[in-house]
Amino acid sequence: MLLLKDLPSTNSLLKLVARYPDADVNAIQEFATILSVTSDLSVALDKLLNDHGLMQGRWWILVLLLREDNLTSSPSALAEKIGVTKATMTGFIDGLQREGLVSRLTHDEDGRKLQIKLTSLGEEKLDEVVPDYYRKVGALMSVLTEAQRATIIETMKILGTNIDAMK
Amino acid sequence: MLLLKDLPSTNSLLKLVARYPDADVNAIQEFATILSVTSDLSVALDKLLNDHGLMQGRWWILVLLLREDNLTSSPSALAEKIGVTKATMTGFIDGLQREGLVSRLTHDEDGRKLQIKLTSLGEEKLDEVVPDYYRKVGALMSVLTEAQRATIIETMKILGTNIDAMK
DNA sequence: CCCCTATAGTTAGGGCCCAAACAAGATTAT
DNA sequence: ATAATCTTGTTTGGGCCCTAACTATAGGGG
Repeated sequence: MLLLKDLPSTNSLLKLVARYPDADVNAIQEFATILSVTSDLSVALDKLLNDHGLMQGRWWILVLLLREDNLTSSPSALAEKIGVTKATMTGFIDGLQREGLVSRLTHDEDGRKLQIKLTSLGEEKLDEVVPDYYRKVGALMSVLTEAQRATIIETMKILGTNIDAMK
Repeated sequence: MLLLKDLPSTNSLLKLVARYPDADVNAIQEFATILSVTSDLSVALDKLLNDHGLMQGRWWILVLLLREDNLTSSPSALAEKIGVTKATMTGFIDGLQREGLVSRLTHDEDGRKLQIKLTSLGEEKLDEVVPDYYRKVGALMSVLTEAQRATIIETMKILGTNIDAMK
């Protein structure tokens, strides 16, 4: 996603307001703060996964496959759930297959479809990474009180349902 | 950043807990929600910028340059502030220069350094995009009350200062 | 049966982003 | 003054992610 380590100071924002008078300085600063913090969260997650030789795209595929009854799903379904295009999913599966974490199986009834199956090596990888992931996410969130956690989720969901306001 | 349109249902999380008993299900679900919503925010910002032929990396460079007194900064300083590597910055500047929005000037005293300067075309581009950006970010944030805005920022900052908990 | 359309997956080409290796100029130590 | 070191910026090669165009299979209507 993005970045911006150096959040705009109020002073430099005032300069921008002088140039663009209609700006809601607080809103901009708040928006930038949210993006900046979550960018850092995403980077921290990347590091965690990287320690296990994974990256976010590949990670979510493994987790989704583990949820399936027979550890199997289709590229299209995975792409839909993760929110990437089918083309991107092809690349992810290429990488996972290269490392032996998933396998491509043909579909018996529909010649167009593939079945992506978590291999036993993939299961082992999850058994290695998931506890670490759970422990660290738990540690992160534990710095917030129950009330703070409930409130931030509620507020984020409100923001999420109003993203159309940016269109 | 990442994705995950299809947030883990509590049911499928229970299956994970059966496999990994120590997991804090709430923490995981909350973490995923935060990442998911901000991913959507980032996508919305991408769209906004894309309407003006920009992308996030290039956008922040222009904004940072506008803040400078003489509309000038160095690649290293820009990379530092935005939070990308110098190599990435080289690519960004290549693109912006190709489009005539910034120019590379040599540094008088230090032969290693460059001065990246916002061109008049770059200023015109900002005058076109910034008001739109401000208006839409303002519209997004306006769906929250003052109290909600204050609280989410405070909570985000707490999370941000405790990212080391994930290490 | 054949054509038309829809769906599943891949390929090609581009921008984003990084780490590692590099070139050139500046600084410091001896 | 010269060698070692640091800093600045670029290049190279890789994974991520998209859109557009493509291939192959499936399904429906004539």
